[in-house]
Amino acid sequence: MKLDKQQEILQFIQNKLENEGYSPSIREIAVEVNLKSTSSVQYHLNNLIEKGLLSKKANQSRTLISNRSMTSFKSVPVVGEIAAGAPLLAEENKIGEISVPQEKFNNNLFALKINGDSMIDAGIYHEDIVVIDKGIEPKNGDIGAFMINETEATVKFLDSISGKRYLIPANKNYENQEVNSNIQPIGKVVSLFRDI
Amino acid sequence: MKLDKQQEILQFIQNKLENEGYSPSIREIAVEVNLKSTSSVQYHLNNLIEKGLLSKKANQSRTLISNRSMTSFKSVPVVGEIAAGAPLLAEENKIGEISVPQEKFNNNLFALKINGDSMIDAGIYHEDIVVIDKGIEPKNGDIGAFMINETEATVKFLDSISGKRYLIPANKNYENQEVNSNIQPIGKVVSLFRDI
DNA sequence: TTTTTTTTCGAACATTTGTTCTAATTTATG
DNA sequence: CATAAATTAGAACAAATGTTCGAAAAAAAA
Repeated sequence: MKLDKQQEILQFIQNKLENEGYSPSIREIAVEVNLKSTSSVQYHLNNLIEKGLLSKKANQSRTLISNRSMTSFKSVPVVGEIAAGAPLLAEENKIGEISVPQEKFNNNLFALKINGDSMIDAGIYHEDIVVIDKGIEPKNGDIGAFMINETEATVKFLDSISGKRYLIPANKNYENQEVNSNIQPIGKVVSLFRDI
Repeated sequence: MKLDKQQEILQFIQNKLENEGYSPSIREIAVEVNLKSTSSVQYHLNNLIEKGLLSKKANQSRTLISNRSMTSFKSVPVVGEIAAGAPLLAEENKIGEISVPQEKFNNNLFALKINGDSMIDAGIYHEDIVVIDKGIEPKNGDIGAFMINETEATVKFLDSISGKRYLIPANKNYENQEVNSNIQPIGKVVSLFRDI
């Protein structure tokens, strides 16, 4: 069965973007999909653009962008042990990066590598990586990240018990910790990643 | 403090790639970093390429690729409910995609959305997404994905008990299930995603 | 300062590449 | 079949772009 020409072109562009990292030229497309004329390719490109499946800059080479997929992931830094004195997101604390879908991405995101099993009953394990949104202050019932004494980051439930606020681990072997001035909220935990 | 010229160029290329989705031209770089000659830019580009920080195709426009970051994530399909009769990875079963670091990527990867709480004691929750490597057959003690009666995919521990092999849930409310011809291994669970 | 190295400039050149227009060809439609 | 619409081709053009070479300028080293 002959594939639709536009589909074929779109597919080729997406593959090229994903595999090579840059857009094909019009003539490269022509060769790939067996069209002898660049204007035939233009014809289809214009259709694809009108359909909103593609975009490009006028008079600029290799600027085709498939509106689907592609740049749909952005990376956020992962921090581990907090180096004494260094700000949480300092380069020296950075141990890697993970990616999040672009729809969910914002500039307040970063990730933290979990150390210990104090949240194991919430399904958060040692060496899991949690993504934290600094733009969302954790509310009662939320899992949040908190800075303790400006030297240690921890992930806990936040909740009120008889009028006082506590950091609450999800593990009976650990104790609640009352929120005081040494404890600063960093943000809300929004997702989790684990290698098994 | 004046930023190193090469650093500045590399930074600009990475930004352009990340934000626009395509590489800048030599002349665009020249304007950005205040160099009057394209050959000055070439000079730095060659240095960056020798250092292995950049690559490009000869005689092709806008084919600069920053070897770090950027294309360092690839996406794998996520499947949810298995449509009756349809192969596991059929388009109709696909409910999305997630990204994995390129180093860990291979063509045997796909992801499965967890339905139910049968693995909750292993920290795998309802609606978590697990990444499965079809190229790795689950061994005793591993968490694997299995196809049951060719219509349902399930994630369980695999282990032997007194000579027989069982699919073992991580939840006391569920029963072990002896492996028979209706149960086919799909692959090993290698990582996990969760939205919180 | 003198010498060497690094960096920048300028200009010219060869290709690559996008664009446009008209006509031929194929495919769908009545 | 006749007509209209969609698709393809061809060619020519203009602009964007990478490349190269020699020399000037700036920075670093001696």
